[in-house]
Amino acid sequence: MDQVTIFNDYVRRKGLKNTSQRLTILEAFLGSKLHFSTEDLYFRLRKDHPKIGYATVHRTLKLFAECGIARELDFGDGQTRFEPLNADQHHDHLVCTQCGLIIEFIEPQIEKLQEQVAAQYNF
Amino acid sequence: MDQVTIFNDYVRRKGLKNTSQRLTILEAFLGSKLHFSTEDLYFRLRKDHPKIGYATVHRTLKLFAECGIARELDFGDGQTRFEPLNADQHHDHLVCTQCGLIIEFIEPQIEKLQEQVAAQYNF
DNA sequence: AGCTTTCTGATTGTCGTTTTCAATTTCTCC
DNA sequence: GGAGAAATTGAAAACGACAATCAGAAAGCT
Repeated sequence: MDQVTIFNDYVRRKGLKNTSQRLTILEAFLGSKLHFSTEDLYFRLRKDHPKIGYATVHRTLKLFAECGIARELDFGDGQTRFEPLNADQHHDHLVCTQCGLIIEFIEPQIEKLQEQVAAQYNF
Repeated sequence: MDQVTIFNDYVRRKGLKNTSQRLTILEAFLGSKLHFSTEDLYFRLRKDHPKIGYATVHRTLKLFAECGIARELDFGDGQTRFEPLNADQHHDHLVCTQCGLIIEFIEPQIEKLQEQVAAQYNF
């Protein structure tokens, strides 16, 4: 099931409405590089869709996170970032505290250890 | 070398000044439980030292982090927390996303893996 | 189409953090 | 012991990201 379908289902199930803005934002979102902030996406959208407001972008990204097609990321730089969430593998992030560079990596062992520790404390 | 000495050395080296407020805050800081916010410490100090301002507590905690006797923690709840940093073992945190409960744990394997991955990317 | 509900976008509010600035304190050097 | 330069303080204001508000617009059911 692709992300558009997931979103549409969610919208229907919750009694929300399908607006052109949401569609526009969804498209831009799916075509995004990873780790963008609300502001990033807002400014990118402004080029072709100058009428879409910041608040709408913000609310829509929250909506994406709610329905499971986006993940909210907090790298501690005071900005919440988002990334499209595919059903495929989970990955972690490595954030350079000097320059802010962000690297993705996949480390199943860390995954496993996290789960072990969590289980140990009944999380 | 204890934390007081580290702090004094840092102050001297940077040409900063030793004020009574900083000493007071340092004492309260060292006697602290883990994971407190600026606000927490500020209100605790207010009982015995009502003259010390929030800004001073904030600046002093930043100073502690700078000189290495404190660590800044970001659990993603919109508040920066601090903890005294001993020279002893490193530990990680497990934050319950439901209730906010924070658990500390030590997991040398995660440590090791983090370092491996970091090395791989020249961090 | 009509009507109810949700959505939009500009603006305002909120909250933790950071900066400002005049007054005060510290520290060095006579 | 001061005098003077430099750092510090504390109250208040500024800041920035996020969230809420609200009147007008749009969506979608019947």
